[in-house]
Amino acid sequence: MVKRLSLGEENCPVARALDVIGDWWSLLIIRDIFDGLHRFGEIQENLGVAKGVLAARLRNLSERGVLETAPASDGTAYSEYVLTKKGRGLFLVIVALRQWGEAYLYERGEKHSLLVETATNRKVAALQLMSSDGRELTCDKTSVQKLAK
Amino acid sequence: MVKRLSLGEENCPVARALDVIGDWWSLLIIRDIFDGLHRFGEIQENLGVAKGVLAARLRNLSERGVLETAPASDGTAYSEYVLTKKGRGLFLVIVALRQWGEAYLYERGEKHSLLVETATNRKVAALQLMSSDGRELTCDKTSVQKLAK
DNA sequence: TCATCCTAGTTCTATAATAAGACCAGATCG
DNA sequence: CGATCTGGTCTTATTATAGAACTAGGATGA
Repeated sequence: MVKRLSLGEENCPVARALDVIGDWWSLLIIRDIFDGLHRFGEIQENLGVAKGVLAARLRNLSERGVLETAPASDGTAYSEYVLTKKGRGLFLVIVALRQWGEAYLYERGEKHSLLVETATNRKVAALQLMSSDGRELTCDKTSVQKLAK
Repeated sequence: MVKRLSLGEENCPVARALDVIGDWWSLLIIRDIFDGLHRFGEIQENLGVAKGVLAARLRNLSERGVLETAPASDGTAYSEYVLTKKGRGLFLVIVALRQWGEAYLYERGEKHSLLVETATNRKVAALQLMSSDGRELTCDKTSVQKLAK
């Protein structure tokens, strides 16, 4: 590939975000950690990803501060991967992807997993974009202003 | 790579979504179209992506119903790329990525573009996850239920 | 304690994807 | 009608990935 282009210097936050987690596996790894998988082997088995690729991804995500290693919670000498605050900030990205997938990528009647509020076991609401004063916005009511702040 | 693994059959909506738009360029292309770039040349120049890669991505996104070609709005015989309803559904994914990028990937004082409500020119509000009855939820109050409905 | 299994990787090789640029046909412009 | 623009395709060098084999150190159990 002659070295994949880097987007880390862009002044578009979307490009920078994708520079960190926009590759083929990172968001799935992060989803798995949100879902309670913390050990290398658990994630590797769940995703079916090559171990070398998983090791490289985990290393990259650690270096970039999305996740970190911690001593295993089961008392053994192994370590496990947990999300940092920055990593937990990706929750809404994953929720948005999930809701888009649910809406457009399943046939009627086809089963899929569901994100629920743990306490009530009820499905969460659809994400909505709001204006600064609380009105609902659609994509055609917004625009991107270059180089602000 | 011995053929990249496909995630299209997964029953996790996040995985299916990433199967469609989880590669290195698709979301940036879609962002560009949201930002008003509709012609091949505009997108190619803005992203700096190889033309062959862009052509392949546009073809793939068309086949999957995320975007489609339409006659050029400037009257010439060329065509342009526009988002379908399914494609416009990705707006919140891009907003979520943008807000994460803004929050975690810029130094204090570093400039970046801004998403505003066009009519008022005011910054949009941060996305929030809500329960079915309108309470704010954080990631630790939710869980994924396998194989529902 | 020692043999064995498990865990979390690293290393290796083939094949696929990408970047970069040359090339090209048809549309457009002057 | 000649020059240039548009929207690609094709080619090549290089990188990334999948898949499998290998390994070192920890855990397990007899």
